[in-house]
Amino acid sequence: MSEQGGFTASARHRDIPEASVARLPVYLRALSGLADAGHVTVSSEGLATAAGVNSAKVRKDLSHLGSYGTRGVGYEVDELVHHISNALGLTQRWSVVLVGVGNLGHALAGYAGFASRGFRIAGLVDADPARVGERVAGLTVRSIDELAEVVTTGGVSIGVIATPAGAAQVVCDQLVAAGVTSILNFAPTVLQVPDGVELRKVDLAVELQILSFHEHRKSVSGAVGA
Amino acid sequence: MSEQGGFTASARHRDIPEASVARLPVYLRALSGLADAGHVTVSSEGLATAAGVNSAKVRKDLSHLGSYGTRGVGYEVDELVHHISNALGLTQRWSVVLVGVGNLGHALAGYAGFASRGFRIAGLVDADPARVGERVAGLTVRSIDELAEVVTTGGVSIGVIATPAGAAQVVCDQLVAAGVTSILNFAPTVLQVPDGVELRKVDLAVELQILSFHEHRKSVSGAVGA
DNA sequence: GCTTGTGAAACCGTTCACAGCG
DNA sequence: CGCTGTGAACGGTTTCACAAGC
Repeated sequence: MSEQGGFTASARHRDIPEASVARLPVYLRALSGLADAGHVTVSSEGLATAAGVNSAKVRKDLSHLGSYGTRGVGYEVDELVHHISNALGLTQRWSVVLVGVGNLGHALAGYAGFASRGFRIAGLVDADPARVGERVAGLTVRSIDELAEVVTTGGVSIGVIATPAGAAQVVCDQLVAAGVTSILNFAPTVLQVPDGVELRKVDLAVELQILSFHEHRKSVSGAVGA
Repeated sequence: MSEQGGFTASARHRDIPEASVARLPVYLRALSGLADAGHVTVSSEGLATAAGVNSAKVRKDLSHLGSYGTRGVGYEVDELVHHISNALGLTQRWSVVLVGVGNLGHALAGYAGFASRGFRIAGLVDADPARVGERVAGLTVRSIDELAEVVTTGGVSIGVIATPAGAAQVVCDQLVAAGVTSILNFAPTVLQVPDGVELRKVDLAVELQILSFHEHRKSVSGAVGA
């Protein structure tokens, strides 16, 4: 396939800036809403409003996927959904293992958007022997000792950690050792991963503390002036 | 005191860049760990490692709070915790109302870090009459109709939305109308808020789709070269 | 000598504004 | 004429590199 041949379309993926990538899922959701409301096409302005951003951002973001708009008209909703899904790799079904089936783990396992967006829960595992065997969201909880097996036989590439903080790093290491290359961490702790493993985190306490900062700032400046 | 006296310390708050603010809670957590491990002082390098960032970032971030380090030595752990807590407004106890007591709401209500970090759940409310009256995490679930009262009498400034997507915007509007000025949204939908209301969101589907992008990218480029 | 605190440089992301095109 | 796609300007963030100071 010569030096640059054979991946005209795929090659684009490499150049989408991280900030744009983070917004594409939001556009996807906004587009679902627009499609349900019967819209066939949408302008950057319309999509921007639905997604809670501004239209320049939408156009810049979409330009990274290619030129799929029509000047004077806008974007075709269905087509755009297709191109964004492509860019995000949502045309294939990714398998996920969820570690930690406590309160939060239960909630995550039961989350409908999991399956509806093309993610398959390949397994639920927990370190607590009392929980092993329990049925959650149609699956049987397995022992943490079987983690590697679940990952291998389930073709798992994404791990979700919903354990207590103290167990998270060990679990993380086990996931990486088993071959998982993307991890979503809900445990309130900082995790270390080797290069090449994508790590994202969701942290209630951090979010609340950021909001606290803004409340505090308002109350300080509000007490004086404007 | 003197020319601009009265808020020598507090005035700093206004100038902390958003990116720094988002990292301060992470430093706080890392510092707890270091304190538990018996460290009295820590260098920017040590804190950086514990927090998963680099040391230049730590120094820049901390410099926004003031000059609390000792050259040649580092920062005193306790003192730093104190200054960061101050900057984040964690010296006062913020009251939170949690709307939506489904699977996720249960998990959030039960989250220990809620209380331990100085946040008080002033009330749990739900729209489902079947859930009203239920005891969750030591609190009685109240009707959504009582939201405004909970906010007012509880001195609530932060609202957490854990409802289904369809209900989130209505709940959000009610929170804002009741006087809440910071909102943390767990519902998988884009919310609109007026200026002056701080909105943050946590979205499992978005996080998974971002990870999907990176997995996809790896599998595409991995198939060809390096 | 070792580490902070910080200007300066490099980088990235956002916004502007308009040429290009349906 | 309206809206996309995009260079160019701008602002914020990260990184560099070193002078200042314990």
